[in-house]
Amino acid sequence: MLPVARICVDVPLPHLDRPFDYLVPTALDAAAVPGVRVKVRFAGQLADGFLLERVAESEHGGRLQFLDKVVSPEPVLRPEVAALAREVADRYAGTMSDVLRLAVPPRHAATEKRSPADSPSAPAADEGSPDEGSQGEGSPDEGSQGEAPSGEASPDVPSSAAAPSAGFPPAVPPVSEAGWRRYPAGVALLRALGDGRRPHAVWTALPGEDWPARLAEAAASTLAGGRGALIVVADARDLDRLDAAMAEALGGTGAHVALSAALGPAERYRRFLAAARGHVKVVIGTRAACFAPVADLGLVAVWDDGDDLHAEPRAPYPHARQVLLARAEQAGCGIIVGGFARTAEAQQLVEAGWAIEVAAGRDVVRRHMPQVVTVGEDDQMARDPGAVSARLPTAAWRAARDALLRDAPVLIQVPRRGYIPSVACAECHTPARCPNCSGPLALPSATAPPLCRWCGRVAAAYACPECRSRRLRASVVGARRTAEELARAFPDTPVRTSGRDGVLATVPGEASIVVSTPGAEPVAPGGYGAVLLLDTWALLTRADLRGTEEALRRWLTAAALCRHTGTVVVVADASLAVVQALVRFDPGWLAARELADRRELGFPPVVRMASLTGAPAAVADLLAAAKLPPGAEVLGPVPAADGQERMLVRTGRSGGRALTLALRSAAGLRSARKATDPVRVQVDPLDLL
DNA sequence: TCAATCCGTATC
DNA sequence: ATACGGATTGAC
Repeated sequence: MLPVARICVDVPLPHLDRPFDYLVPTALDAAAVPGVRVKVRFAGQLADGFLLERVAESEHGGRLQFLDKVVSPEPVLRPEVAALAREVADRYAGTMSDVLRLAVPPRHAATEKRSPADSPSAPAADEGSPDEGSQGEGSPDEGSQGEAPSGEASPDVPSSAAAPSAGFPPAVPPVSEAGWRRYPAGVALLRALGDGRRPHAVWTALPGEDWPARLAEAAASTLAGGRGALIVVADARDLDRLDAAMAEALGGTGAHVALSAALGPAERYRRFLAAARGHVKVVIGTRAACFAPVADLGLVAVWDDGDDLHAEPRAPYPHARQVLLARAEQAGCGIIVGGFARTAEAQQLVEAGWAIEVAAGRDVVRRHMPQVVTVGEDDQMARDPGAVSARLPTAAWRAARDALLRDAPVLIQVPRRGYIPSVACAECHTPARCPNCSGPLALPSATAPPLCRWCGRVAAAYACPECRSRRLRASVVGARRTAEELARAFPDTPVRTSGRDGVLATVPGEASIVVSTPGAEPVAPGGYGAVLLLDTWALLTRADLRGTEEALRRWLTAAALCRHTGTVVVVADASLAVVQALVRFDPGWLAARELADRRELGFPPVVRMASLTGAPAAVADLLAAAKLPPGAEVLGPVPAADGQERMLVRTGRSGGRALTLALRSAAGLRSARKATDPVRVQVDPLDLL
């Protein structure tokens, strides 16, 4: 074979983030194929690496070392995944080695031996569903930028011209299309997948939609057309549901595997190998599965892309949606970005013309949605004779009572405690933003003037842009007690809770009260008779750019579990756009507004932002070394935890790639001259906004 | 004159 | 990072 092997060496230094060439000794010639793990001598030391490719000759002027050893004959890093890792590293100002650590699970030699590569007898099925997901609180976000089909390849809104043509293929539809008929573009989407085309879809699921079944059908259709599929969800509970639906749609076990971080090393590697060896063509999993070795991809999909858990908390902090967008672009395959809600990033894909909207018409939505009623937060508290509670609005109490009388379960969503205190107008509740840079304001103490969390300026003269009021209030969660009181109001009804300590997957379909924190809502067979959304003020005043988007996402996720004959009660000001979006079940409308707002304020995904955190001197040093693209705007510093500080760099979307490359080479310069105090670089993070 | 040490540089 | 080389310094 070709005498030179190009190796991605596992070294943490940014300036060494490129392939190095080695000679292949005769003894290793057969085993040294692209994708295998190797050991090489690097700067005198033995280092791990991946073999990227074999080439005829090296560009390197000096003498080449020999490959030390092929660790395992198993090609665990396909060329297309290597290319994806390279792309993700560039997008997030990180190194390929960092990304590969996320992408390829650690080798488990015993597992590799137990099921030799040449005997595909090993059952590829996943017995036992992926278990408890103990992924921590997701914190960083991601962002994107967008551009209609353009020359420059930007993974945020990939630049290819695509789009499913709604043709009528000769092929007989191999899988049930019934579930997708409610969406005008749904059937065309399935057929495009079956026909080997590359549809780009932003899918807004109908209330009550059995989304795992729909995604399983999309995968089945892709598989029937001879291509593989990859579906990523946010947490273990969603993965369990999808796993069951896949088993049904693909005819039992054996056709797919589920990958999650919660699996042990042996099982995780076993399932990974099943995919790498091509024993299965369909992979489902949580965020790390974005890099799963699925050959001949026809479809990638992400469900509920607004969930924070899709953001990887380890460097370089990639977001599953962005990784899959890049992957779809590189593989030339279809993609579905789905959810009950819609993120600004997904909206951007639609508005750029890169993706088509797969959403039901308004009349169909109305037919399938529960009634949604709003109650002002200070409104009529229940004075009904039967109501023990003095804090529960009458309408909420009535909706719950009616559902229970019909022997249906009632879901009560209450926010979890622990939101960052943020500041809003005391009169009209408009979130307070910095007059200088539009960052969120904070109140350092009860008496101090508001301070911008981005640029650090004191906004002493702040007045609300909506109502001119100068009074501010920090949001306070009054939470949970409301739910307890409600439970007391219905003494004979069983009460269950689902949340941080103890997440319920399902509850029985009979009369009961289920108190849940957002994201932990159990599914009830037949749906809930009523869903109460309480203490919404806490959600709406998060010190977070995505505050309203996140609030709607959480409400819709809960409301989607309500039967269409039931009632959803939201305790919030009906004049707020986010509340209107819930009342109409119209996340696309809110996402469009949200995206327009961000465009105006200069937030991701319309611009690219990088956050640099570290010791003040180190951050300044990195910034000084970075050749920022023209027009880049530097904000800060603002104090961060542990005496560190944080600077933000904002640039237009066309400067995004230049920004990340500049930061990476600046980090390279620093590491080359032994500047050891670390600076954390995050691109489009969610947490600070 | 030689060795111990300090920088600077490259790592296939 | 870590290893090497060439210059620098200090002591015999």
